[in-house]
Amino acid sequence: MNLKELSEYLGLSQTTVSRAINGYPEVNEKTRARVQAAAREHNYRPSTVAQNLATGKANAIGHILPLSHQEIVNPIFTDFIAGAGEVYSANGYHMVLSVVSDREEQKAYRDMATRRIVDGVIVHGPRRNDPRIKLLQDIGLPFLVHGRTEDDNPEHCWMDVNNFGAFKRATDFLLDFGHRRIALLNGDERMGFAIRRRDGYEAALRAKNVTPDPRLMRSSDMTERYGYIEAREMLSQPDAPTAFLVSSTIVAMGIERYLIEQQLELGRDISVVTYDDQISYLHVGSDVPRFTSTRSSIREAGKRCAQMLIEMIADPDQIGHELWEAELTLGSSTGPVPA
Amino acid sequence: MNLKELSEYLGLSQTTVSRAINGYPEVNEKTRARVQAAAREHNYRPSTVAQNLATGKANAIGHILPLSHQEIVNPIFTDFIAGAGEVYSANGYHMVLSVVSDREEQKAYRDMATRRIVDGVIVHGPRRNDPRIKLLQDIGLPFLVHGRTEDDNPEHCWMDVNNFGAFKRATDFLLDFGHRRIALLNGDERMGFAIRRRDGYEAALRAKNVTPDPRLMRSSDMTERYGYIEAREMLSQPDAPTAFLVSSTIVAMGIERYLIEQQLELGRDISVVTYDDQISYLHVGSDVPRFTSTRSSIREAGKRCAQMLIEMIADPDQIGHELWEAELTLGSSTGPVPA
DNA sequence: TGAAACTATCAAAGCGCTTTGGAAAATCCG
DNA sequence: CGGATTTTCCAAAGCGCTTTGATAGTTTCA
Repeated sequence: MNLKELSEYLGLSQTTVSRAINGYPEVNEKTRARVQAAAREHNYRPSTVAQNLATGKANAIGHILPLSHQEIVNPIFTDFIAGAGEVYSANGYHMVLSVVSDREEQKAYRDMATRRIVDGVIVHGPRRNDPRIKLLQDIGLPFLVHGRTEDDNPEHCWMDVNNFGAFKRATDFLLDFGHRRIALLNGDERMGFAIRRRDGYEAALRAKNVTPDPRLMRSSDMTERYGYIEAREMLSQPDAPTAFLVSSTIVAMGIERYLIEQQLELGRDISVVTYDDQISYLHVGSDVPRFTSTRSSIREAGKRCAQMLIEMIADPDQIGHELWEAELTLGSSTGPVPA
Repeated sequence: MNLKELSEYLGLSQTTVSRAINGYPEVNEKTRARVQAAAREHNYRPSTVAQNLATGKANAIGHILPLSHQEIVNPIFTDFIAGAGEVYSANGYHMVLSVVSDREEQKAYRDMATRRIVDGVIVHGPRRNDPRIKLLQDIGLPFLVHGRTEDDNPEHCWMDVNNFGAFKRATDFLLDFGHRRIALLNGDERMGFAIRRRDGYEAALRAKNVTPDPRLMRSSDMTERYGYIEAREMLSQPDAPTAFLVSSTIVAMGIERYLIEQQLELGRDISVVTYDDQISYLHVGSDVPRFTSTRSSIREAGKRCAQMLIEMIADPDQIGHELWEAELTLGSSTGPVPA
């Protein structure tokens, strides 16, 4: 059943039926009721494709997931998507996801723009000097960046967590406990967020006159194995760290595995503070959190980003910026430096 | 730049330009070359929306992710999506993802169909008596089910892993090592795959005259904590299991954590066989696998499902079925039952 | 050489909506 | 009561493509 058929059935023009359905005022409430009843009865739903063509709006937001052949899919992505997707559904948008090899990423953005299949995109995981931003500005596709590049306060729409502050705070916390040899297992430092985290860590150390030691700093993809291996390596060296500051729960789990194996007690022999994205499937159940962490929900971030982008599309002048603070949550993984 | 402008610029009709671009034979190769050059030069790309309307094809596949408020997002989903997405991109399709609360799931499918925004959908994680299948058949939207319901060989298009066989084989493997008290930490047994896994496990036991013991069988969402807690509980009881058969690597990691904590050695004191979906971010690096497992790549499954559905859309008579065998991979987590 | 068979191109209809610019019909008001 | 408003509805144009049916222009071949 399409508009034409429905309007013929009702003995009305397509105009009136369309307006009745879309809530325009210039239609008699009685007719509107009649139209709506008939629409429901015949299970009529306007073709989005036709609407898109007529209005020039796609009612869709794009996300691009670049992937080199066997690269890992960041689990953060899933939770972010879940949050954003909820908001899209609630606002009549849908999400278009494009998975492309990383060298075709730019092409993917260009495609989304020229083919008009989305009204805007969300840019994930901005890197240093990220070319995507200029590209999107050039082609004039509305976008929101989740995270930031080197620029602390860019012009375009963005939403970020205060990674600098979170890591500074976490480092301070460990310093207050007397720790001086604090290792940093950071994420991939080509990414904006990781750079800021390191800056926060170093700033806290310097403020207490502790010189950052490159031997205690690592940068890598965040996997369980990474945590295990670096813990093993760092802890077998002279002048080993007494605490670890790590970028994700999954890495902290790797450290923990090594500690248990060595019969070292987490929170007494070695302290660990992690950054917790509150990825849903790592946290089911609700006992005392194992790890002390700075945390911020990635799913909530997804929701907020979606909301902001939708608002910006509705009113292009409204380019929002939002910086969220992560909260410090005490777990049992931290304690004073052993005597 | 749109078709009309481009054709005016070239002094050709829209028909000819359209045909030249879409590779129809009834156009002079010389003109075609000229058209293609001009298209490239002006960065012309047909509007998919207009194409969709004209052809009635959406060139998109839908995925629906149902989510109750704080429910976990299955990490498997991410990898599946990544695989499928690759295939879509390669075939000129894009993916439409709809995240909805689980009670709105049916509505979401209906919407996708009536609004014509996708040419087909992939149904994830079918449950016992899953109503989605009938719904999709009724509304006539092409679909492929990843997994199966109770029916072993349904009419519609599906792709599944031989979960029965995989768990039977894994159980046999443990039985051959002399284990008789084998615990099963299964996934949520409302799901088709989990039911089959349990059937495989029980079949293997019965074939060796071992009576399945309900006290050794659990069903739950697959989390690290689940593994840890069940290991702790089962191993502190009299007549404890000597081996665990578990539904996912993340659960096995939980068991391992408990074992290390108790100074029990994995593969000597307690054996563990897991089912490994080869989720990318749990497996970076390439040393000897920690866990003995039956494995099958969820990402490859995503690719294959996408391929099959695309083929079916092109030729609706071709409704494929495919059952993959999981391979048994030896790790260091299994050994003979301790004397 | 002229009819038959291609080739290369085009005009126009159609896909299912929205929206503009009226135009009747109903209502208001001095 | 009659002109000015307001309300309610409609015809038709348009969104940017594809595709059908037709038409010149070229070849082919008996």
